[in-house]
Amino acid sequence: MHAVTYELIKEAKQGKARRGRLHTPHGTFETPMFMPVGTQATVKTLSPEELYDMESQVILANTYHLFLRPGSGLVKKAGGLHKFMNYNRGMLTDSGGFQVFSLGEMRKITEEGVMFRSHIDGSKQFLSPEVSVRVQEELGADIAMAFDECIPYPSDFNYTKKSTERTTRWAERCLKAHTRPDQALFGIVQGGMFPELRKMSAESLLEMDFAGYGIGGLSVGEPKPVMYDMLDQTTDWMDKQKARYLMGVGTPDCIVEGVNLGVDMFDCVFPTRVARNGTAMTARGRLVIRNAVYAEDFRPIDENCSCYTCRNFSRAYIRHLFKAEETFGLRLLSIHNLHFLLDFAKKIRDAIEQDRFAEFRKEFWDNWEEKDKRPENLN
RNA sequence: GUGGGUAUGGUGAAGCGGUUAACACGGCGGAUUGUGGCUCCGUUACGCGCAGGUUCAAAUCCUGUUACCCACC
Repeated sequence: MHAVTYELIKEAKQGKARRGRLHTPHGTFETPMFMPVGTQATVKTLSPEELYDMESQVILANTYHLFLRPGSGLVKKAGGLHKFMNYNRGMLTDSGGFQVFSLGEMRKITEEGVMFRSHIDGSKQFLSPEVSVRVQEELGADIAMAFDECIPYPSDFNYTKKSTERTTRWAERCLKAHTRPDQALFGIVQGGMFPELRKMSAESLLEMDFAGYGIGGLSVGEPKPVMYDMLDQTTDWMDKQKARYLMGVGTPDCIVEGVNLGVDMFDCVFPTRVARNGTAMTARGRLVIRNAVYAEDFRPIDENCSCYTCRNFSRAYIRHLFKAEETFGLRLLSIHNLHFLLDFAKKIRDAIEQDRFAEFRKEFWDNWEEKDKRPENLN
């Protein structure tokens, strides 16, 4: 029995959307879900209480960053990540694989693992399936992710195949190294933009009996239709009784389409990152709060939003905070954006429950301003 | 009052006779998808205090004028 299990509650009549529950050592959570990102053991600018208020469920932390600073040994001494950062709901740690490949200037990939230089002090570091699992066990999140290579886009077939096969071997080693009974381990499907490699990756990982599965290597620069196609090809080969987590994806349009293709979990830095750059998310699209048109706009970001920010502050005020570089602005927009996405996921869950997800999806695209991203199969 | 100096966009300033007046900040847009509050991209002076003059050519040279700064009475 895995420490984290997925309970399938309901499937949509058309499309592959599904309503489920994730049972974890820190509670049961509703899917489809959006998971706020708290890379360095904090969702930037927000307190745990503020996250609870917006009904945040599972949040992410990052192995690469915490491994380099403050070190997993210290977190272990503190009593684990939950205690260390005082967040008592679900938690997931990324394996560090992605960062090694995206942040690492000099890195050397071998069968054994990856040698790389720390972005903090330039020191030489080594991460492998065994090291990543050990670090993640010390961090102690409910869900740990297998150490994988996120293949850049574009990559040719031969490299993708070689890398995907290695990621599969690394997955096996992660499973073998994993010992903590109160923590689940998720495998990660790779395969780049090649359907047959996606299938190969999914099938071989399926045999290993992970608690759930991440879908990696998507949203790395490929066109949206390609991503949706790959996602479609990937979920077809996955176990219906286990959670599917589309890694690093989390704009509203991608979430709707991801859910429609059978995804249960999403995470993304997008809402919190763009918040810090002055962009608010709405059901229509982005609202760049620092634009001059909002200088004297005393309405809230969204009239219909119930978040703390929208209940109390105007666009003009938030714009002023950004212009004056006051940190409260970062917080207000982070609160709004996270609230928006968590609420968005809730609306999706309700729609699936009430058998109207197809309608929800259609309505979403009718309101969405980026019409060019509209999928073709939306009758 | 006398002598000297400086006047270039929102700001700090380059340019010292000859391509479309550098560069930085700011402003205005945009990007941002397993997080560096980072970063990246585009745009932003039909004009060089004002008025004349010299020259094929003037922000650059000359004259006058105005403002400010420094020194001395």
